[in-house]
Order: sequence, then structure tokens, then C-alpha cells
Amino acid sequence: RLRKWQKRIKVSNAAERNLSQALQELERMASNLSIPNDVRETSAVIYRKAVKQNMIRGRSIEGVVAGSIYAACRITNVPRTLDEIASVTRVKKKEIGRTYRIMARYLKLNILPSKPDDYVNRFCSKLRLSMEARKRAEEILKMAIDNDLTSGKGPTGVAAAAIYIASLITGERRTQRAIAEVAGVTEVTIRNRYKELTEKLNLTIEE
Amino acid sequence: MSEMEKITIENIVASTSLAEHLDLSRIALALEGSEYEPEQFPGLIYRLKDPKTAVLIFRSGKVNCTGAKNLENVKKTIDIIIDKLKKAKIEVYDNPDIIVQNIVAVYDLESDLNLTDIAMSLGLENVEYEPEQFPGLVYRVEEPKVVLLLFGSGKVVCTGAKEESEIEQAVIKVKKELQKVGLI
DNA sequence: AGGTTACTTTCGAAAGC
DNA sequence: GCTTTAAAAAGTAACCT
Repeated sequence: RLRKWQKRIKVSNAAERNLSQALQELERMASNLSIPNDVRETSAVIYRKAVKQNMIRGRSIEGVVAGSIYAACRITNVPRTLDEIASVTRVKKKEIGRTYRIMARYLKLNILPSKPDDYVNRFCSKLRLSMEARKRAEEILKMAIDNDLTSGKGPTGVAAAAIYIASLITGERRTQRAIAEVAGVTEVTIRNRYKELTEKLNLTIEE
Repeated sequence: MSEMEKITIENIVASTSLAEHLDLSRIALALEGSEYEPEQFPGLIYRLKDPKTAVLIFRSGKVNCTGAKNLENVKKTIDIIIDKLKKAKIEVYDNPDIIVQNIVAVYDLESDLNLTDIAMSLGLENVEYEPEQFPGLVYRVEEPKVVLLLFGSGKVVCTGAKEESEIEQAVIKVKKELQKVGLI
């Protein structure tokens, strides 16, 4: 009856309000991260799926939006780090990671583990490195993956070390500090990965 | 069948009941070094040095024991608590049933693992591998119902088991699955 | 550069918010 | 869902010398 209709209208109003609020949040975060439109659309699709599966219960809209963006970046092979996503939200990195993992399982997103080479173009652009350096870094990473030097290691740390080596090879040297900053890892991590890559792949840097 | 020998139990969580009700404030005074801050957590925390375990005591009389590496030490811990409470004139049961709630163990597959390949062959829907967040691959086994953490070194952590036999079953199971797909 | 400590993940019980 | 306990795995981070 009338009560029932009022309730439905209220629910649908609330749902619509939440959805438009979420999509506004999504746009805000995405533009702060310079995420392209196709990836934003993928994020929105994922967010809508999460809503349909009642995944917002017990979670914040902001957290699910952040998780959707992280997932969409992963799916389109241009992953952003959890730190990058967290930098445009009040949601903590730990919570975004947790939400993302739950979404990936529950929504059956079947997302492959991220690989170091997915980060090369973005990090090299920020470092204004040449195409030659990117190519070198990708070659090094292919060897690293073929020799299984990456299991369990953070993809960004491995990518950072490969880029550091590539920058030395092409003579466009970037400091570990500069690379560490764009990759969001510490210089210690770059050194550790650098040591392992050069030793196990017998890489010689001098020219 | 002696995979058992290569399994190291690292922690056992067990629970029991020592009484219908316990006055934690009184116990806090009886057990030197105990921590009781009901605002923060409803249980009283008490750590033993030998065996090196920790006990949580609740006002319902329920008690949890964590940190023991074998069942004897779980029993020893509970007996020590019972003894100390009795000496403080606090009435508690004598031989309470002890229920093992969780066992954490480590096993070594003795072979480096390519976690990305394992994630794909075990099926992305059964496994979680997010190296940016954690170096281990999380594998939820349905039967026995335990969770395995697989590392690149070949080390495996098993948690969620209530009996040692479940750990052995799970370990043999993954080993066979990895051998079948040639990843070990 | 090292070294130490600490945090990430998994699990379960307990009582209460 | 959170709070607290213990414990391992391996990687990364933070802080100190």
C-alpha cells in the first residue's frame, strides 16, 4: 500500500543518492590520480557490481570506491600502488587492500598478480627517462621473471631496481632517492633488489 | 606417511572453563604481573615464562591458552593457573576439558616456488597472491578446512587446524597438487 | 651502510562494544 | 566489525648508530 510505496521510494532514493555520491567520489579520486576515462568506467562498473552484491554492508562507500579504482587499474594493467590510492582518500592503505581482496574474491574478478613491468612506463615517465631506458628495464625484468627472482617480492621494488640499472646502462642516471620516491619504496629496498638482480643475472653496468 | 616428522608445530590455541564465574579483580591481585584493563579488553592477561605461554581469563570462567608448542605445555599451563588460583583461595574446577581451537605449524616443501604460476594453476578463485601486500600466497583448503600460506622459499605455514592429522593431510594435498602440475 | 624492531597475512577462542 | 594473545613464514619500513 501507501506505506510500502513510501518505503520503496525512500530506499530507492537512498540507493540513488549513495550511488551518485559514490560516483562523485570516484571521479574526484580518479582525477587526482590522473586516471584515464576508460579505467574510470571500469571502476564504476566494478563499484556497481559491488553494490548489487550488497558489499557495502559494514564498509564505507569511500573504501569500496577506492578498492574499485585499485582493481580497475590492475585489470587494465596500469596498476597504481595502494599508497597512491590511499593518498587521495582518508581510507587507510590496509583497509583499501583488505576491501580490494574481498571484492576480487566475492565478485570473481580473477585479477592476475601484478608484475613489475606493469609499473615501468608510469615510473619512467615520472622520471623522464628515454624509451631506450624503458626498453632496457623491461628486458631486465623479463630476465628476472624468467629466472623467478620475483616470487614474494614487491613488484614496485623490483621495477624500481630494474629502472635504476637501466638508467645506469643508458647513461641517464637517476638517483636511488629519486626512483624510490616515484616508486613508493625505500632506497634500502632498491639496493636489496639491485644487488640480487645484478648478482643473479650477472649484469654488468659499467660501460 | 611420516610427513609428520617434518611438520613443526609453532603455536596451539586452546580453551577451557575453570568455573561458572570468576572475579577478575581478585585474580589480578593474585596473579603477579597480570594485566586487566576491562575498558580495553574484557579478559585478564597473564603470561607464564615456563612454559612460555599466555593465558586469557574471562569473568565467565572461560580461559584461553596461547603460545604452547605441544599439548603437554597446554595442560601444564592450565594446571599452573589452577594451582595459583587455588592457593589464592579462589575456587576452580580440577580437571577441566581442554579443547584445541587452532594449531599453527610450518612445513618445508624443500623446493623454491613460483607463486605466480601456482596462483594461476590452483585457480585465481581459490588463491590470493598479492605480493604488494604480503609475500605469501594464501591458499584456503576446503578439506581439511585449513589455510596454507605458501612462500617462494618453499616454506608453508598451516593454520586453522584443530588436529595434527589435518595439517599432515593438507600438506600432502598441496604437495600432490603442485607435483601434478609440475610446479614443485 | 648495518642492525634492530615492527608491521603486513592467516587462524581460533573468549566478552563486550 | 573491533578489541587481546601467541606464532611462523618473507618482505618492507622506520629508526638508530
